[in-house]
Amino acid sequence: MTTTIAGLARAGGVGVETVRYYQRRDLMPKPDGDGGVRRYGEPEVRRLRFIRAAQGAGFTLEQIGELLALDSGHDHDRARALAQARIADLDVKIAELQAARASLTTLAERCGQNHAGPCPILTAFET
Amino acid sequence: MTTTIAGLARAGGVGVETVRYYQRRDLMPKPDGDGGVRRYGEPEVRRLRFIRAAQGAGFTLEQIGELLALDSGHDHDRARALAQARIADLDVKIAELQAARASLTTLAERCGQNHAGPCPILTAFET
DNA sequence: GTGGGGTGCGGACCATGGTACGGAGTCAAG
DNA sequence: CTTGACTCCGTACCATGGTCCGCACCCCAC
Repeated sequence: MTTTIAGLARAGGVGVETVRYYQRRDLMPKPDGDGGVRRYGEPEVRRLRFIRAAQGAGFTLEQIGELLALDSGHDHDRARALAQARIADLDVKIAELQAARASLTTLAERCGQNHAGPCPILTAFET
Repeated sequence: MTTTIAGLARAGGVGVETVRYYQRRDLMPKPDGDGGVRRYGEPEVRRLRFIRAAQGAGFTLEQIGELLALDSGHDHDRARALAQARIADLDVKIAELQAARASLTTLAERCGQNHAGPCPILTAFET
């Protein structure tokens, strides 16, 4: 089953304009420029979904471009290095978010009790 | 101990231009406009640190502005609602990042074994 | 009292990741 | 074989969170 850019976009959960943006960024295959309307199939849908998933993993579009270029390539070392660098970043980010969550919980609790007086928002994040 | 904007910026771990940007956004107090050089003290340092911490918690500058407006105010309900909405967002985000981390771990492992052949990067994020 | 570095201020510019728009071409249904 | 929806393409614009620039002014040390 093939489809036009609108169906591809729908399958990937993005807008047509977003697909076209990825094409400009060379993340998705472009129309052939022969004056026709390009049709897309499963490989393109998987590619688009990969882009979204990788974005969710915190890769920038530029890094995703590198990953895609590596795909089907044999540079395992490079691919593993990219993945592990990203994992390290993610561990830092996850720890940050968990610390932030703890601060916010404190804030919410302080606001819950102490129902008179001001909410000490400014101090809620203090170490 | 008071300081000028440069010392304040240093204390907050940001650039002078960033402080000035926050002033424009009404997140930090502005110079009085009387043609003098403003001095800043502990309260401003705490405020600046709060902004950075709240940003780390994923608040936008606009939301932070609302939090700051709430500070010393008595609208506990609003403050708690903001905090809890953010906590819910954080839980989603943390779960996403952990899923992404798992995908990347899979990717790194697949690249580790299977030392011949291509790295199945495109499929690493498949559910 | 005069440098020269820091400050105040407005405005321009940047990167990222889109989103919108206008015009020409395509294509399928009626 | 026309109509109308969709595609292609370039370009412009948007929001966010800064960053840089230039000019005028201030103010502290010499």
